[in-house]
Amino acid sequence: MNEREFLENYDPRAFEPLAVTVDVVTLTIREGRLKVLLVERGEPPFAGRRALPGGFVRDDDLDNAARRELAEETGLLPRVHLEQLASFGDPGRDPRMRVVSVAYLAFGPSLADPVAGGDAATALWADVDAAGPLAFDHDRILAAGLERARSKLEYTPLATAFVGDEFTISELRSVYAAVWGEDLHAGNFHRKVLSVPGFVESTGATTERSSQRGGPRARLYRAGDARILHPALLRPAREEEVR
Amino acid sequence: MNEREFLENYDPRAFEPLAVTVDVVTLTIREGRLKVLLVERGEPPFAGRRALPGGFVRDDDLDNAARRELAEETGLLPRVHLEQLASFGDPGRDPRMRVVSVAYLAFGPSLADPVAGGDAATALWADVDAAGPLAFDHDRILAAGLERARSKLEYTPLATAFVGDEFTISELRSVYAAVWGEDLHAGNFHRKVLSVPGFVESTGATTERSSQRGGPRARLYRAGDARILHPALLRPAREEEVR
DNA sequence: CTCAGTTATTCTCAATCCGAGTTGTTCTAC
DNA sequence: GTAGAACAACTCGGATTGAGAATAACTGAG
Repeated sequence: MNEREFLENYDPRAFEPLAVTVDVVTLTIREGRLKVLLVERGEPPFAGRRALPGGFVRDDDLDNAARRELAEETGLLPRVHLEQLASFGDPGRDPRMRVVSVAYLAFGPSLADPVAGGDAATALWADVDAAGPLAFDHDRILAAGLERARSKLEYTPLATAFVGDEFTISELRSVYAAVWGEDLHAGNFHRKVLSVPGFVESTGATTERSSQRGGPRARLYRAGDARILHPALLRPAREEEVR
Repeated sequence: MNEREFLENYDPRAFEPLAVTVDVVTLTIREGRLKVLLVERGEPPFAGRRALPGGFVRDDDLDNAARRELAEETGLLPRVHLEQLASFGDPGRDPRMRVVSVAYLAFGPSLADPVAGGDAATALWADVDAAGPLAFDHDRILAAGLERARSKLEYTPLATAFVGDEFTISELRSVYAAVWGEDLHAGNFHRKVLSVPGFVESTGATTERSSQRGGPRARLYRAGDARILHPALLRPAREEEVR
């Protein structure tokens, strides 16, 4: 049997049916806190429960499926950075059938309120600390997304995806503070950001008004062309995470 | 319709058939060079072509499916470190049907020659530089696996998965040299490995005979309890990789 | 207007880390 | 024995880092 004959005789329905979904962990910063985009499911299974936006993969590739779900269920899309996170396929994670979910991670600057659509009854930004318990195994997926985001802040310019086109060093620092959950030394952060090649570049301009409670006008920067930060901006290692 | 009624009426065959496979990038070091485990496919599609070992996911979870494929097609298993790499699901990546592949990454110390089985006509260790062109989109998966491995050497004790239970600092250094493709300064590497908490711990013993061409007996170490290396063991940044 | 409070930015200083090279020692091959 | 090789330890100068402080620009209250 040659390749052509093999393909003509191949029966794609020979195996147990199995579905593939994409689920998206979308992170942004609002009110100085890290938020995740959730939907409240309108239909079974887990009707009424919060969940990550997601849905079944149809004809397009995985990246596009993730993009489509984000748009359909929440009305968001512009200027989000999207990357694959991991896949989850334990039998029994979906009561309907065997479902393998390819999770995606998305980041965006503070955006408009999401608009529900598709399967979602409502869509909302939830504090990452108070998100769960979520439907399916989405708590686990969210945890993986958070860890990935925290880690990628260290060695990539990902933080610039959380702010607008032009931003101050302080805004950038508040991204790190929100995602890592700890304050950073303002002076050292400033020195470090400017010393890493390609992280940010100056626009020459400054903010119009200074921030809420006084202080000089801050200089504005935009994202540079670096894809990785070298040397990295390491978060202080917590002893308990090392072992 | 409540949850129970919904599930009773749910038709798992309503969607286009779609398969999930696992493919495994297995890396080891032989003859001082980084090798990847490949099979020569015995059946269409891509009969006769080299490919990553893999196969369809059946009842078990993804991790176990990867473990099973590695065992079935190559006879390998003991003491391999296994972790999920990424998923690949472009339409058309498999001529038979829509297939989403969950790729895994495995590391092991230099092992016996693999034994073919299952779909594989033969199994072999190939130099990572001379592996392709592979079947399906496996070149791309292999590239992703290599980049992940190179990166994880920096901030995890992954290198210890490539050597035996007891090893010398030199053996560990040759792992880094093989995976990164560049030699490291022996003295600095030695200092660094011993200074990172939890990377290695001394056994007190030394090698019986010294290495091939002379030199004193080297002290033996085993893997420590650290899960991440802090400070990390950074490879020298190449300018072209930064932008 | 003045002052206290806040913020952006720069500077200082000591501790640490890192790359590169050197030294002393132990072993094998010849 | 001697040369060559490899392990282990040390040195030294430069770069990076954490912590704190100094300087300057701005806001809002009185």
